[in-house]
Amino acid sequence: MTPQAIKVACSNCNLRELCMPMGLSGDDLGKLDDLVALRRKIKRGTPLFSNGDKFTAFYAIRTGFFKTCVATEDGRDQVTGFQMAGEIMGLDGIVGDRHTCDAIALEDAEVCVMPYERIEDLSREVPALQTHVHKIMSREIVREHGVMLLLGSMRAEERLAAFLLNLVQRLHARGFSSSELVLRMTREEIGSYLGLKLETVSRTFSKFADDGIVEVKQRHVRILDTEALRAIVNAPACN
Amino acid sequence: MTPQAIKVACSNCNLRELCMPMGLSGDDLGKLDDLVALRRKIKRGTPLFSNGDKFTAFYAIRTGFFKTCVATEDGRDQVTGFQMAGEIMGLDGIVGDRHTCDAIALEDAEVCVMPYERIEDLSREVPALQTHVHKIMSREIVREHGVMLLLGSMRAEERLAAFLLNLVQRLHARGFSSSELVLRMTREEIGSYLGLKLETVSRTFSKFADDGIVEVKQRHVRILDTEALRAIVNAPACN
DNA sequence: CGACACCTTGAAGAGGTTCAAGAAATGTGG
DNA sequence: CCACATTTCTTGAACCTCTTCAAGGTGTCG
Repeated sequence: MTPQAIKVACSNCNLRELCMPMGLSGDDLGKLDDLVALRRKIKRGTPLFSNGDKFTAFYAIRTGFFKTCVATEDGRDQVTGFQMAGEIMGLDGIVGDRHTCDAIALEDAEVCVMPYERIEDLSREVPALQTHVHKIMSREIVREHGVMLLLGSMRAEERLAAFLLNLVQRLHARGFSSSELVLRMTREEIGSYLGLKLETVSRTFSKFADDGIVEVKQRHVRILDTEALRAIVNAPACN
Repeated sequence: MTPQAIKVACSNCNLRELCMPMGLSGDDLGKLDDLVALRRKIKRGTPLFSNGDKFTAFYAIRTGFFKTCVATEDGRDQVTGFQMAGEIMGLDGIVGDRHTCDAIALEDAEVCVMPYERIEDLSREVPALQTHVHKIMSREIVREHGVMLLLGSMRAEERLAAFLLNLVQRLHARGFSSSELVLRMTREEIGSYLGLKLETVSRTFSKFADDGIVEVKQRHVRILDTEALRAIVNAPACN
């Protein structure tokens, strides 16, 4: 758990187009180099932060893959999202000064630690950063609206199709294939995120495979017919 | 649609303990008085803003009651929240410069219009406001986590119980009864929010009434046994 | 190589939906 | 102020999707 004391500059990070410095340039980008206090490595299966932890910083993912989840006292558990390189975690902690969810690495990962105080200070100096921080939080709110739509009004096939399309789209934006992906999470975690049981997720994968829409070998998924997936998402009652 | 050109001060608003100025005092509170550009009245059933509208401002509810909802091209619809006095709407619009949901008044309402540019400018001057804006957005993210938990892992009775408890708790914080309330929304809107059909909402109300937990007369609800509702929310598999 | 975690598939069951009809409330116009 | 239209709410019955329970298969890691 000893944090790596490596300090690095956002200005020459290859994720800057996706991450915190997005939209900044020149001078402003230089000012941002103080934002990242350090980097931290997280082993697969371990938490970056947990429910109840004191909130101190935002975390930008450099490498690896995370899930965030909330839990109730009575043991219920809900995955609220999956995060990949360039995405920001920890926004939940501001309001109550403590984190209200767990962020768990699904593979060995490395994050940039951006102390919240520095973000506030720098935001006042750099209006573009101020706006960007607001956009990051607004984007998270809009993303969650989408999840609520999914959980509140879609059936199992629609949910899984939407999930796959969202994943490949984000992976594609990071230079990966838009038709092939390796799932970093279990069927149970997918199910928790989608409000389904793991058996239903498995069955729905099998159905998609039978229909020739995807090839599934455990966690390796190849999308054969993206349009079919889109049609499933956009075809509600009428089927 | 002509906005009312009445200008008023946050510093002597009776909602300041719930709303934007929360936590500010003295000088800072005075600076905030420029934040509200004007007030606007919204007739019942009409939108404050709609999906696709240009984003220009946050809105603080002075009086009345709203729902926010997102929709898909194929006509699916999801209520993402119900908002009451002191709560802030419009956060979804920052990221894409346009609103991505509809905010519709469920009764005649009045809102304070706080132009986003002024919020940004003032936030740089008043660190307490900067923090507060972040907290408002963070609170919305945490709230949505709770809704995801509800939609993803609760059964109908648990959802409705959680919904009622949340509503009375918020009403109570505004000086209303913690056992009696008037629903401002239809069964269908409740159902959309909770991921249920309106018939299920109605049936579940009836069941609660049969069990002596609530009295329901149309939109008038009296909670007879708050503890029973809490028990329903916190009793998952084991029943 | 063996233990463990993860995934798949089947069969039965439950919770929620759908379809339908009627009752109650609300709003409108004469 | 009343009659009528419309919206909203309730309840029943059949159906369907997803869950639950169970067993076996596959992959992975020490």
